[in-house]
Amino acid sequence: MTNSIFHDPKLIEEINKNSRKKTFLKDEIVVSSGSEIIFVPLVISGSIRIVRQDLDGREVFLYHLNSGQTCAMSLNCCSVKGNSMIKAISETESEILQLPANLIEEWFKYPEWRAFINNTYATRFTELLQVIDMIAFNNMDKQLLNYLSKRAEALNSKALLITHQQIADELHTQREVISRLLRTMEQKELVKLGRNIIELI
Amino acid sequence: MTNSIFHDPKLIEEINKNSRKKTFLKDEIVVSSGSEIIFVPLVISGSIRIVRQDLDGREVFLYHLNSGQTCAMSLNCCSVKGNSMIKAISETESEILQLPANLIEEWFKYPEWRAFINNTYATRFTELLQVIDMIAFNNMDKQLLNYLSKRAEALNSKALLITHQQIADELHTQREVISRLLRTMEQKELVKLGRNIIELI
DNA sequence: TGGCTTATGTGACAATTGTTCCAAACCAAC
DNA sequence: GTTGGTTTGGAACAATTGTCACATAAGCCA
Repeated sequence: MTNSIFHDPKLIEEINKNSRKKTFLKDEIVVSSGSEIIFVPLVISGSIRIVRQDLDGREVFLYHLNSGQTCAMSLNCCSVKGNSMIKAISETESEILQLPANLIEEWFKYPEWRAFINNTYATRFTELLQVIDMIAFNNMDKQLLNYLSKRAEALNSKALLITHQQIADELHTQREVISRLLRTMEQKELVKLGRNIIELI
Repeated sequence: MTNSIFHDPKLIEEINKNSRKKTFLKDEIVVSSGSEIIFVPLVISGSIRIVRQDLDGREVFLYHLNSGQTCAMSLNCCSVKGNSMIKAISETESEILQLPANLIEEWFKYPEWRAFINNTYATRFTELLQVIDMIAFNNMDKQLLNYLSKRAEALNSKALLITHQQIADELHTQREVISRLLRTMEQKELVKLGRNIIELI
């Protein structure tokens, strides 16, 4: 499994020896905001949704972590010895390799690991900038469409089982606003609505 | 100069040998958005303002780079071999060490350099999250106050020589909005206004 | 001084989003 | 079927921000 991500046999052995695999169900919380980081999650299969959550519980959707990717926030927390600044939810049933936080730095002796971490930071940095673009430059309708598309992509399905309230929470707005916009989108035939379901067209 | 940031004599020597120091005047552009990254800036003295700028020229203020710090975006661009996604402006007169982009990876053999880069990513990641919090959770009045405070801090002066239009650009809003909010802030005795000047109280 | 440019003030109105409240529809358990 | 909880629809209004048009003021320079 890890040998599809890494190739150095020593690194692979170290990872396999020191980490354990865990399966998360759909919608299960992988990391909750504010919790202490004791492991860094490496996604083997499935998809993890990453959401910023502040101390008051206000949320903003950030991005998804897919197979072969790891969480830059967790790495971040490891070096600052801090707590998680984000919430991670299993979007689909997912297999995750839990890497012990204290070994992350040690493994820097492997060039492949360094490159991987570096690449993780670079990718997520770009994603965060795109989030900033999205919320700074676009109205809620575009943000909503982006959110639905990203989640549909992660699920690999155009049908989202979700309530308007859940969307409103993760986009940090009101349920009525989401309902209004979805109605308009339905009139434009961008989506088909049902109770607990939104189908992208 | 670099030996206040780094301690490994070999690393210091390599940096000094391969980089060159350049002085930027106040308000001079250090890196313009979209330009090819050929060096990574390391701030020796002064302060650099980092602003996101998209293809349409729309801007969002991100944060400042102070003495001893480097630009995570540039590092990012080096590994992705891409162009700059941000604009960097000298907030005060600043001395900058220009590190050749191609050596960044090579220097990873020095643990101190790895730690520095890692720490850079961690710090900027946190800053970007704070930017997201700021624009997602706060109205323009709080954003404006935050912007003025940050710039005053970087300048080490409570008097900002700046027009309403410039603020509006970097906060991605309209001049009239900034004028309105500043007037209200003046009534609340948070600022004192003049032509081309805003004094924080 | 007078004329020009730039910066700011002001009002009116539109668009978007936030907020409140209640009705209607749907679903599940009894 | 009835009851009760959850989800969604819809109206009305407030608050914030966007947009336009134009007035006023301040500084620069011939």
